[in-house]
Amino acid sequence: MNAPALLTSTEENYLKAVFALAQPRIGTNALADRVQTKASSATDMIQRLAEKGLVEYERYRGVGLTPSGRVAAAAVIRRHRLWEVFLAEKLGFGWHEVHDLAEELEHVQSPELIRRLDAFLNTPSYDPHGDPIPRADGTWPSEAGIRMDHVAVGQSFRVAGAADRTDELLDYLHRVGMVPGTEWTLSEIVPFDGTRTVQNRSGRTLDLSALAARHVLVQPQEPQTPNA
Amino acid sequence: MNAPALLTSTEENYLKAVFALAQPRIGTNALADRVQTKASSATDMIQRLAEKGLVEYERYRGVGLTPSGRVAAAAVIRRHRLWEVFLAEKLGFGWHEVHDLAEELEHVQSPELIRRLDAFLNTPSYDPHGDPIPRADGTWPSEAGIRMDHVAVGQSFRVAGAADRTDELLDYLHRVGMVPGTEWTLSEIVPFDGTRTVQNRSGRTLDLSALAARHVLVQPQEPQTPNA
DNA sequence: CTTTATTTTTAGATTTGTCTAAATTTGAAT
DNA sequence: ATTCAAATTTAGACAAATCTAAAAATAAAG
Repeated sequence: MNAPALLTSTEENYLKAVFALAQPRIGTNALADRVQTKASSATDMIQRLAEKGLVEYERYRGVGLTPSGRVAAAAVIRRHRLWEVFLAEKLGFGWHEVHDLAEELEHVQSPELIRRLDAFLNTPSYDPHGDPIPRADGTWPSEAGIRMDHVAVGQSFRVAGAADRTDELLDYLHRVGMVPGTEWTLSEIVPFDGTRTVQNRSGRTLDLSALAARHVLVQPQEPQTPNA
Repeated sequence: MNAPALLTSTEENYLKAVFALAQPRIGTNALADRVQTKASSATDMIQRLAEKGLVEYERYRGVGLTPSGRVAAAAVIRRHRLWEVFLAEKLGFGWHEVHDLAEELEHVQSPELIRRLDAFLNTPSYDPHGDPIPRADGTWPSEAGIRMDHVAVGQSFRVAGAADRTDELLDYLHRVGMVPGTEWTLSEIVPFDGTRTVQNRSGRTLDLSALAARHVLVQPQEPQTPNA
């Protein structure tokens, strides 16, 4: 559990890029593209990160993350996505505007800041784009659920959970009966405001605002009878 | 109105230091001390800033801000102090913990971010330390008022204003009659929770929480009869 | 008005991260 | 197997910000 030496912003950006692209390895050119630099610069940085034990690297063969590199990348992504939630939910930025700002804020180094920001935001599991936010211990929320506002009309789904644990949201979902395990079919998306109309098997109909739909995580079901 | 070229974090830190220490000029050693570096480094930086027209500099004679340097410094200080308010009021950091974090956050470059942060915080005029926050146009709130929680027992004062414009605060102050222009004498500070007991000339007594006292700006009056 | 001490500046080197241009390795095609 | 193109790495240089050590200017003391 040796505290990982502090990384520079640039090192963190390269780590994020390797994390995003390596399956399980990524070439120097593709990496350089991602971080907006030249292949020669990427080579230099890869070698630095390899010396620190964060990536495994074989000359001319590409680069991938080591276990400790994966932990470090998750920490950066956690910071990035928590700031995105803050920018969108508290400051009212649109979901398309938050990425670049979070890119800068994510490099502020303070575990306590992130701990408190997380609590202030009610420990969200997903960012405004619906991407999962790594937990403080480095584990990831299951990606099994997709946001309900990504479900297409006609599609059936089972409720998997909520994207955060605001009391207001959980109370509301409980009151209308949209709780984990229940199954629904999306019958309409109101064009004007994105309101979702859903029905359960016994015919009960329910309207859910676009805002609420964004915070409900669901698992899509087979369109027709699964086993017939 | 040429948009001032973007400054590096380091340049901004030097500017802040010159602003804080120059009256009207500051020596190289003192400046180097303030930004935790050596005199030779400070000399280099001073020359860069002089070329950009932000400081006026004469070799061996010290350095001071130009008008445009003062504007740039105010912008940095504005960002710094707004983040301090955020950290203290929204994330619950103690007033002594916020400075170092704000030191990092202040360098995130985005006028829109600061605009929205300012609105989110209800356009505060003073930071958690009671220092004035420069306005978006670069002007400064009057420093005439001090925070009421800095007034000593027995001292009389006239209410000058509120440190921010939250509706809740203004409503409350209006309801209890603690409005700008009224005069009071502080008769007690409850040791347990810092509650202030104040009285006006007609003998009316009022208790004000430490939190509220921190948001009221006052001008101390002469202890006894001003002209007798 | 010298001498000395302090302050400030210059000179040259270092680190991080970048670049261009040249050299090397890989792998694909004939 | 050889050739050729693409990908990758090295070599050398540069800008920002810093340092140490040496030189220069100022200020203070006798």
